[in-house]
Amino acid sequence: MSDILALLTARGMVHDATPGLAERLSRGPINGYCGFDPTADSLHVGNLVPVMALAWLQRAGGVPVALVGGGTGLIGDPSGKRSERPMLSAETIEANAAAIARQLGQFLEFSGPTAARLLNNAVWLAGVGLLEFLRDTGKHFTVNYMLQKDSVKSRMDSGISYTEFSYMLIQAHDFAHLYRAERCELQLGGSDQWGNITAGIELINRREGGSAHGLVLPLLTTAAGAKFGKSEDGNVWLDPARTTPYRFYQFWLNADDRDVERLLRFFTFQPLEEIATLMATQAADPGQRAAQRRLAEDLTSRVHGAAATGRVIEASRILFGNTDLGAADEAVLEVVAGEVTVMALGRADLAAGASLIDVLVGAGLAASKGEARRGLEQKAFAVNGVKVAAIDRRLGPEDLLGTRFVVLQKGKRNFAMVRVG
RNA sequence: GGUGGGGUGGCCGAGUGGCUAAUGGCAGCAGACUGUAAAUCUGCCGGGCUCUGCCCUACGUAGGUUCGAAUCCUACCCCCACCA
Repeated sequence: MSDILALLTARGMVHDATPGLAERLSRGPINGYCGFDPTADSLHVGNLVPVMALAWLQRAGGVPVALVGGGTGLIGDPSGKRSERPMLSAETIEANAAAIARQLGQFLEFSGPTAARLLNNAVWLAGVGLLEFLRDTGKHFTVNYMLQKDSVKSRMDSGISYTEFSYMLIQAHDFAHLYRAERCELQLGGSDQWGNITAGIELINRREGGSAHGLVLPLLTTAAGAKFGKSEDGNVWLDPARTTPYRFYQFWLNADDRDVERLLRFFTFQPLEEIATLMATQAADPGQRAAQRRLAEDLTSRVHGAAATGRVIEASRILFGNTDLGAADEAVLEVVAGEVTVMALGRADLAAGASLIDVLVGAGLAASKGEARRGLEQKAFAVNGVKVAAIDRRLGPEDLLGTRFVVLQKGKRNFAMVRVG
């Protein structure tokens, strides 16, 4: 079995690692941890890189520890942030941590000999007294050392509070704690975590007399130069209440050709040879987007399950295939309705003639009436697949497909439905 | 505490009394082309309406001067630099 460093390197997932790591891995699997910020009640696809790294670590024979920052979330990590962060209440963080834990279970194995561990640093941080902390942890760092860190340096002009300045010490304290309590010798993180990770290694070295290692993952950006993981509606979340399975699937399906191979290596467990084969198919006929389909299906089924994925693929096929919506039967429309935003409309309201502008806003395809109006002027909207030319278009019973649905579309790939009754 | 600089739309950043819902860039949306891709070109991009126009809201906060203020005055809040 290859070691974690070799595995991740082969997949292009290593941005940097501490020098001693390779040597340490030659002596056997390693336990490692990665911290997750509890600032939201769900992970988003950007968080998936370290999650996958932990999953690989487990496959390489180590125990993965997912650390939810219930304690550190109260402080706020300055890394990669240009301004001071709002502080969250303890209750919010606790609820968020619980939600994130459930999602991690889709990627990590929580049973068996290398069962994943899920810990919340609030458990041990809450009990640490200020004097104790300053004496046992603070004593091992000079301010000079701390000021050298990019996370601090980059904030010297815009300002950084003492609270955030202290953050790296808390994270170092966490690492030292896990080193002792869980025999965690490795910390994984995004490349912006390098400073915090090395501070932890430093502390373990000085206080525990031990040796620990760090590995940081690259920051993902798209070929188009944008931050990875954003869609038109902001972050792409794992929580179906925030990002529907349909949108989740569509996000991956719409991946840029130039990014898709990298995304397969990062976000799926597919062997590199299979990815190479897939990419050859892709190159032969890019229009089929075999690679994107595979990527989208793989991720969607892991996160939302096989049943949901099947429905989403079916809905996508109906909406983007050459299916004549007018000929589609009610059962098919029901499938689509399960995946896109549906606006309920009374039958009497429809009979009276509903303003399309109001319906578009109600169905979420336009943020405001003005936006709906402008979109109509630009021929951006379609009803049942037919572009709307009239700005004052109204919906009536004659627009129904079957007995109760109207399909609304903005642009090529944004769909919503009206359900009557 | 002192001195100086600064707080403008999702972000960056112009604008120093009317021509400013506010130049420009980024991000976003749409149209054309295509493959539900990229690149490119074009249009849109605070909200509402009875929409070639009208009405709200907006330039840190609260007042004031003025026919008229993002632009001037006062107080307050916040940020930065240097000094103490």
